[in-house]
Amino acid sequence: MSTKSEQVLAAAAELLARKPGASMDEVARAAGISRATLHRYFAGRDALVTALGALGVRRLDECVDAAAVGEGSASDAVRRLVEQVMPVAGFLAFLYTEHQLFEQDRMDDGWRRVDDRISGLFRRGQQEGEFRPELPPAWLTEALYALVAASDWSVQDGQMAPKDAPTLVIELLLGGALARKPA
Amino acid sequence: MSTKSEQVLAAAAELLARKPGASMDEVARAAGISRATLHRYFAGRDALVTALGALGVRRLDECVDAAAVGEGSASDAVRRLVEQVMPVAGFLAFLYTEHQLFEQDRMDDGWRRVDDRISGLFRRGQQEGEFRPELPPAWLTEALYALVAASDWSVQDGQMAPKDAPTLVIELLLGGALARKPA
DNA sequence: CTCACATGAGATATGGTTGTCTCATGTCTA
DNA sequence: TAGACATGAGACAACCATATCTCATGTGAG
Repeated sequence: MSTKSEQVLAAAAELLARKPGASMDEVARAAGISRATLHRYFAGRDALVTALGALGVRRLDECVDAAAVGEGSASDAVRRLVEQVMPVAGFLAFLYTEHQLFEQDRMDDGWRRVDDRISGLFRRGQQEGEFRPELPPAWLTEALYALVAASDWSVQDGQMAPKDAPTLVIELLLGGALARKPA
Repeated sequence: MSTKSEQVLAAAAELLARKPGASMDEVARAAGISRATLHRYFAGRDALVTALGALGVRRLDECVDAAAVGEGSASDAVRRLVEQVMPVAGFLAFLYTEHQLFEQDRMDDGWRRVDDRISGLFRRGQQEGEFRPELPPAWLTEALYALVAASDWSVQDGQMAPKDAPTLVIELLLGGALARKPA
């Protein structure tokens, strides 16, 4: 019945992506179960958040897999990665801020792994001469997270059309604001 | 004695920039006053946050002033703006996440004003042919906030040298990850 | 000096969330 | 049918932060 707890987790992720401050009760309702049952699955809020973090790592890892970041040009790989990540942007944004709020280093293992994979993509782009070498891969990775989260907030604010979000993130991240010089 | 309440507000901003979840008691201590006195200045946490929001608008507005965004090339103006904004990045990041958490529209007036000023800068850059026209100014403004906040978090994580932060934000925002094609 | 006023420290009450428990109900299987 | 098991609903205490109040202290102005 591990499937059930994953369903609960998914529902929690979906809710918290929209309402980061939701209570355990709200999470339970959103998952279609009672608070008691939720507590049987996850000992407390900490346990829930930790499990959500692990889920986030898994989701993101799947995105990196699906994007096949090792294939083709690095810029195309980044494009594919962002496209893959957008559907989970809200959830990622939740974990992103949660990570800032609590400065502990738990579950660093998983995140470091994903971070390394994405950083590796940017590093490859630099080695192949496609990306600028003066921007650290770790910073580009952070920027990717930040822009994805920001675009999701813009979408939720109604200031950005959902269908435009991937392109706007990609174009800014890869190309920046400056027009390409004709030189 | 409005100066005093501003000092308290500044101290609160400084603390919350580093510790977003700080309690009223911690804020009071950080400001060098007691909880009771803090409560005399600001009726409650909501009032404090609201006042902090107003302070943030003021600070950011001063940054836009100091950057003289109307003068020189738009890209140089963006550079100056980011340089100006970096010292208050932590405070801005706090308000940035706070703004996501509570979805109300209070004090929108002030923010809209600042947003418009910054958006105007990007729009000018587009009209002068320096910036790419396909990225909405509002999105570039959001991205600026997001990248500034992200860089501050990286600095606090010890993953980025404080002195590098402005350059990394500027270079990514303006130039993106892609190397300039020699074509 | 004395009064007015601001402050600090502490006590208290309140609200909201959490963690834990019990009990009744539903469901599935032998 | 009987038993095992999971769940829902609710009660309950505990905790945390907040909000409010009182009282003693200190300081500055008159």
